[in-house]
Amino acid sequence: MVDLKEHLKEFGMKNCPIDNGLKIIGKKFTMHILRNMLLLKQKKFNEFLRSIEGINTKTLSLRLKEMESEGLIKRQIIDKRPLRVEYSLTEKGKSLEPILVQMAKFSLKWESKKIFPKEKPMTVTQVFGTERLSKIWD
Amino acid sequence: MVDLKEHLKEFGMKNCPIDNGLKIIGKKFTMHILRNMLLLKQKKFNEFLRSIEGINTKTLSLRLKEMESEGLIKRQIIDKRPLRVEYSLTEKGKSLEPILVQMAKFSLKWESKKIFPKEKPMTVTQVFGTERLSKIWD
DNA sequence: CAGCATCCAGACTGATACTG
DNA sequence: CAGTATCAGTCTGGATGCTG
Repeated sequence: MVDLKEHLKEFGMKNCPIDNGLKIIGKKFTMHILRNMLLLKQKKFNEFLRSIEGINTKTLSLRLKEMESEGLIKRQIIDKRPLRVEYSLTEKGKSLEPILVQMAKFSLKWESKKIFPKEKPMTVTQVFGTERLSKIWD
Repeated sequence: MVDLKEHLKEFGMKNCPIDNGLKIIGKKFTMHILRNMLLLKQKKFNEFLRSIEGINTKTLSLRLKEMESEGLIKRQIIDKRPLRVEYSLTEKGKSLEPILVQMAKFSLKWESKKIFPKEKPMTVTQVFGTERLSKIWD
């Protein structure tokens, strides 16, 4: 039985699983793109562009390439003329959903005032739906 | 039963729980500091400074202040002369542990070659210990 | 629609020095 | 020990315009 402390002592901080995870999803907007794909079922460049506030074409383009080369998403050309492209999640990409869920859970617990500007707070189950959660939280 | 899609349609993307979570923990090194506090039980400025690669005093100082003002950590002066300060997690800060765990889980599943440079992959349970996990993964 | 190119601003880094 | 200060340099992201 080894804990993270021992692991880091043996392999060094460079081989930390959390550090490694952050290298993949820690960049600005990566999680937003993932959220849009996983939870909003978006697939197209301009869908991301419109609904992720603050992002621009340059950064979006860059992130999508990074995510593709990390194996989180696949890029598929649907049509040549006019050009139509769709992005879809790989199994690796889908496996990041629990992180999103935990993040939402955190916000719902501690930041509900910012999330529900007028109405009364809701539970995580209400926001995500029980079916979805039963699959996510195993 | 409302899902995130409906929530965002009603309240707008600015009130997204994931977006909100990312604003709190999405900055560079915030999660590293959290990892060091939660899993390595570190409490002091220079401990963070030495074991988070790439960070410098300026950024560390900034992050600690941000985290304090977000209510994730507490700053306590232990001694005046010489000055000794200890940082500790609040309940809000501790509640971020599941996110770290999910991130580690992801890395262990998909990036084990980077995490275990020589040896054979280990399970999450081996890395974190079963007792710990039984508390984290409810 | 799906981007690329360019130029500019801001965030972070690195080194070093200094304070209570 | 626990930071602050400063200056320089790099890297990331923002704004705008343009292309096939």
